Amino acid sequence: MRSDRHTVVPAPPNAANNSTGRRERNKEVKQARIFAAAAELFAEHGYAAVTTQQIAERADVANGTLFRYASTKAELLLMVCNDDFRRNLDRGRRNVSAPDAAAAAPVPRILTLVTPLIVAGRRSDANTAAYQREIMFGEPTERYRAEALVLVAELQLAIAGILAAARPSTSTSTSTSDSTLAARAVSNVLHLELARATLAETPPTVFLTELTAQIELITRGYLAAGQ
Amino acid sequence: MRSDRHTVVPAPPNAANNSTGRRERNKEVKQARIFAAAAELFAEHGYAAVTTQQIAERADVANGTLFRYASTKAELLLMVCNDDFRRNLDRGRRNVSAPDAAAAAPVPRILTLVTPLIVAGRRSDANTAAYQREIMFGEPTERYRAEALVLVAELQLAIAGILAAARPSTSTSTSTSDSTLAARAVSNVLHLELARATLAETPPTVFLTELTAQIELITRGYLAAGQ
DNA sequence: ACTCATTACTGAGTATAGTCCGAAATGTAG
DNA sequence: CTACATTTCGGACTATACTCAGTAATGAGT
Repeated sequence: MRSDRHTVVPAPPNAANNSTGRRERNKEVKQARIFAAAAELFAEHGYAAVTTQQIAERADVANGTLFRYASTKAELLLMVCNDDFRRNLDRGRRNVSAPDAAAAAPVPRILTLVTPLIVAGRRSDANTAAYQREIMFGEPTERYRAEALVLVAELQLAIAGILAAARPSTSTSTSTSDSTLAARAVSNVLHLELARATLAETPPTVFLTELTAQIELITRGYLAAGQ
Repeated sequence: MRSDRHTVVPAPPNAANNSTGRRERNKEVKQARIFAAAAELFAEHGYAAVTTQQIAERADVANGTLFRYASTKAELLLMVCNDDFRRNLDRGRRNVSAPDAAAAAPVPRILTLVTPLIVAGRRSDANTAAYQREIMFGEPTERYRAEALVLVAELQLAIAGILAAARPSTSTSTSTSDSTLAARAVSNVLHLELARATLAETPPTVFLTELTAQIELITRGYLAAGQ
C-alpha cells in the first residue's frame, strides 16, 4: 500500500479522494457484501437453517463485524426482505394506477395492489413467515424493523387511497379516518393470512379465495358506512 | 400464585387413571410443579427474562427433564397461557349468554365476549405479545400450540354464532360460511391489534376505540351482505 | 423375591446468537 | 514523518436453549 521511496514528493493523502474517505467506502463495500451474503444464504437454505457464522464467512468479515451492520440475525432478514417489499410495493402501486386498473372497482384494485407482495411471499415460503413475524414482533427501535414499519404504513396508505376513491366523497371529514381504519383492517388480515398460509402451506387458490372474501367484507363495511 | 388445578394432562386412553401406578402419579406431580414454576416465573419476570434453568430449579427437576414435559421454552409459555385463555374464553361465553347481553346488538355482544381476553392480555403485558407470537408462528405439530389453535377456533366459532344470530336467517346455506369468514376476520384483527397494543404500550382507551371500530366495520360488512 | 423390559430422569455436552475489549486502520496536527 | 485521536474490526468469550447417552425407577412375569 505504502510507497517507501526516499525521493520525496509523496502524494498528499486527502487530496485524491474527491467523493468520500476510505473509511466510508470500506463500510459501504462491506455492507454490500454482507447484504449479498445474507440474501443468498437465506434464499438458498431458509432463515432458520442459516447461521450468522456462515453469513460472516461468505461476506468475508469476522463474526463480530456482522453485528456492527445489523444488530441481530432478525435484523439481517428484515434488511434483505425490506428491499423486496419495497420493490413489490412499488410495482403494486404502479399497476394500480395504470389506465385500465385505475377505473376498476375497489376490491380488484386492492388485489392488484397486493398481488406482487403475495406472489413474492409465496415464492420464498419459509422466509416470508419469519419476515412477517419480525415485522410484527421485533424490537421497535431497531433500524430495519423501523424501515419495515414505514413500508407497512405506506401500504396502508395506498389501500386507504383506493377505498377513499371508491366512495363518492360525502364531504364529511370522518371519511379520511374511516378509510384509514378500513385500510388497517385490510392490512391486518393480509399480514396474518399471508403468514398463516405460508406456514401451513395452504394452496394458493384457497389462500386467495379466503383473502379476497375478507377484503370484500371489509370493503363492503366501509362503503356501507358512507351512506 | 396462579391456577393450582392442572387441568392439563389429557390422561392416556387408559380409563382407570384415577389411581394408576406410581409412574403416572409421579408424572402428574412433576407436571404440576413445572406448570406452577413456569407460571410464577413468567408472571414475575416476563417470558424473555426467564431461563429454562430457573424454571427447572424452581420445579426441582433436572434441566433435561423440563423438555420431556414441554419440548420448547415457547411450549412452556403456551402451556401456561392456554389455561388463562380457556378460562377467559369461558367467562366471555358465559357473559354473552347472560339474559341482558343475549338480546343486545352484535358488536356489543362481541365486545362482551372478548373483554375478559383483552383485560387479561393487558394485565400481563410482556407475555401476551409472546403468547400471540407463538400461537401464530409456533411449530404447528407441538402439543400446546395445537391446544392454543383449538381455543382460537372456539373463539371464532363463538363470534360466528353471535354474527349469525344477528342476521335474520335468510335460510341460504351461504349464511354459515359467511359468518365463519367474518368471524375469522374479527379474530385476525383482534389478535394483531392485541399484540401490537401490548408491544407498543398503547393506552387501553385508544386500543379499545380502534378495535371496536374495526369490529364494527367487519360486522357492518357482514350484515350488508345478507340483503 | 428376582429378573428383565420399559419408561422416566439426569446433567454434562453442543450449537449458536450476540458481546466485549484490545488491535488495527484511518484521519489530523505539528 | 511522528504522534495522537477516532473509528472500525476481529475473534475469543459468554449465555442459554436444547440434546443425548448413560442411569435409575417402575412394574410385569415367574
